[in-house]
Amino acid sequence: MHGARPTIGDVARAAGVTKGTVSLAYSGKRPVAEETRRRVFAAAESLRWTASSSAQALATSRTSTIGLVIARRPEIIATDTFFPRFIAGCEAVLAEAGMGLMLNVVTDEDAETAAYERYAAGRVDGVILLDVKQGDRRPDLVRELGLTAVMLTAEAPHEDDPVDTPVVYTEDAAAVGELVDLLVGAGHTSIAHVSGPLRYVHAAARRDAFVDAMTHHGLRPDRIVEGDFTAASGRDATAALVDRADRPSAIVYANDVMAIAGLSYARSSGLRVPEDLSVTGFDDSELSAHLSPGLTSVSTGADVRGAVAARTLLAALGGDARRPVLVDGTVVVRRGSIAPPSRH
Amino acid sequence: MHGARPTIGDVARAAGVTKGTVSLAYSGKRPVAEETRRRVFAAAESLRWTASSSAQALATSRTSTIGLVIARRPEIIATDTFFPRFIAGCEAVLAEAGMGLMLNVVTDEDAETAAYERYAAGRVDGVILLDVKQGDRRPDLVRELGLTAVMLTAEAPHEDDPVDTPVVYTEDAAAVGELVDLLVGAGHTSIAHVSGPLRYVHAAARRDAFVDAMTHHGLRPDRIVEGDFTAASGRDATAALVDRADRPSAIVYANDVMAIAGLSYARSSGLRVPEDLSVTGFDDSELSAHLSPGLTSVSTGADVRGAVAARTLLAALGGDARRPVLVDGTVVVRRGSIAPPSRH
DNA sequence: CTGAAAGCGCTTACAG
DNA sequence: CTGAAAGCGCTTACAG
Repeated sequence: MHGARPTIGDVARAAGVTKGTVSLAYSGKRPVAEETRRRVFAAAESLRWTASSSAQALATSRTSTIGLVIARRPEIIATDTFFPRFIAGCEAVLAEAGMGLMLNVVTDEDAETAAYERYAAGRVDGVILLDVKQGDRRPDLVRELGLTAVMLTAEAPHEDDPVDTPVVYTEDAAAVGELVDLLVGAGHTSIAHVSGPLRYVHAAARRDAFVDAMTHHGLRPDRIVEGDFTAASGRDATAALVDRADRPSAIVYANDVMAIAGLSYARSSGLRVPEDLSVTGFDDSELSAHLSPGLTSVSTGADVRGAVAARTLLAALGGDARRPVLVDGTVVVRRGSIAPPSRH
Repeated sequence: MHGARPTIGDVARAAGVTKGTVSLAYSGKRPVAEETRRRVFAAAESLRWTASSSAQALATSRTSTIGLVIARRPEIIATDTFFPRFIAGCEAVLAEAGMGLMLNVVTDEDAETAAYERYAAGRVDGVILLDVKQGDRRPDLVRELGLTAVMLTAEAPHEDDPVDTPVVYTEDAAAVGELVDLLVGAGHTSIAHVSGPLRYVHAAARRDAFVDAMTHHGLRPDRIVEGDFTAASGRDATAALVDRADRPSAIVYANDVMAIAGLSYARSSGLRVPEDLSVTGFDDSELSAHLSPGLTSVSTGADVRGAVAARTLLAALGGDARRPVLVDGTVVVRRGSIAPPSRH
């Protein structure tokens, strides 16, 4: 059973046709007589043949796989529920299209570049760019390497951005605005923000949205602490914000994990949540929905974004370059972590 | 810059040698004169050549990539911090060996089988089998397909298991025993267990270990609720256990997420943690370390397991079939979620 | 130590 | 609609 896998030649011989005909019967790129088609399929099935993907890749210079490199520290990847959900979403559309997903987790920039270079050596047809940074050089890099790419961002591309790589985006700003509205509506005036690493455009976009929303309400958006999406940073940022006389009455966190850690810290230092401190998260992890009280958060459809990104990339590979596509699943999920501020 | 990637022929021509020599210079499989070696490298560098992996794959019938299929519902993948940490660990050793990782996320068994079949069509050289189930058919399947495999389990293989696929295992039983010891030592006698899905051998192993440890202490291990690793199931199981007169004074959860959700539920229903209810988790997520109080859990070195699994698979691919290898990083991490039981 | 050539398993013009 | 053959870009015996 091992060893000698059947080749297209074996199938051709068994079916009494040439290799070309077998190929055509499977690809459908040219008509094949119904009768011989049947013979070919029967032969292939009885030999349990499936085309060798390396041979196909060499002949077509298409690998039928796309690449994804994640450049974050393992703790963060483990902590952030975005990645697995995003990947699951990709997979759903890739599997359907018979494509594979090659994944690379890297920790420094050299390794990142190396990963893309390996990709370009005929390992993948295209890539999805996540965690876009200010002045990100990856769009240029992948273009130079001849890889088609799509990138995921958290705001609509600016008119003047000369983005020649397709963009899939969410509008996080609106959701952050809604969160602030909710808080202000409940009576809060002293609201802080714990952001993600501001070198990421999505983290900066959420921070900017926070500033805008506060300003819009005539409030001072001057309490912003930069976190890094880990629980540790959420706790530390919360401590910095809350262990002082003029503590805020509400905190808007840039992700759920930081919010949960912060909430836990606040409680342990004697504050009631939400009575003394209201909190909101971002990205709506499963845990947040099953805490008591639940964490008000914003669901950004990580899986949907994965699916759309994959679909957009497939289209781009097919030569169909699209205008930026908006993923419209961003919605605020209200749970019990907001209350009117207590006097203190 | 696009289009015509240089081939080994271009390099050979530029260096004034044959393609065979270029190949040999890079692979080192046969000696090449220092002088011509230099010429070859110089030519390759100036042409920015790297070997096409599909051509290499076809010529050697080695793809230099390994496959991993994860067969869980997306919510669970997103919730469980094991997978990303495991993958990061794999990556570290794969990258070093110039290998790639192909990932598939599937939701039903047909898709799972299909994924392995695609793998076998020359997409990967070997696979890592996770989440082994009782009577798991994947070892047979992959063997039939001619894929080398290694599988990850949570207990030493039995003598009589005719395992011809290499095994990498942890000894979760000892850690569970330690947890129970800790609880019993603190004075608990009424201890419950919220398990993972018992069709998984790792979940069953933890459950069995719980039963054994309780029995060892002369306690009745009769309160076991089966969860599914999600926060939702952790909360529901906790409710079932705690909303009654004879509630346990401590709960041993099979993972951290269930423990955190359970803890939160218990608190919201008026119990103090740990004073009224002690809890322990499993797998030591980053969040658990930064909660207040922290969650006592067991670190099982997901990343180390990933690294060891990858290394073992590479060895197996090299023809080096090993005896089962124990990953010895399982250690109980004591934090503040255990206290002596309060009278009630 | 190096060259010339066959072969890996497909796809795709080119004829008919 | 189908056959015969070249080609994709490597590696690896086989000679020398």
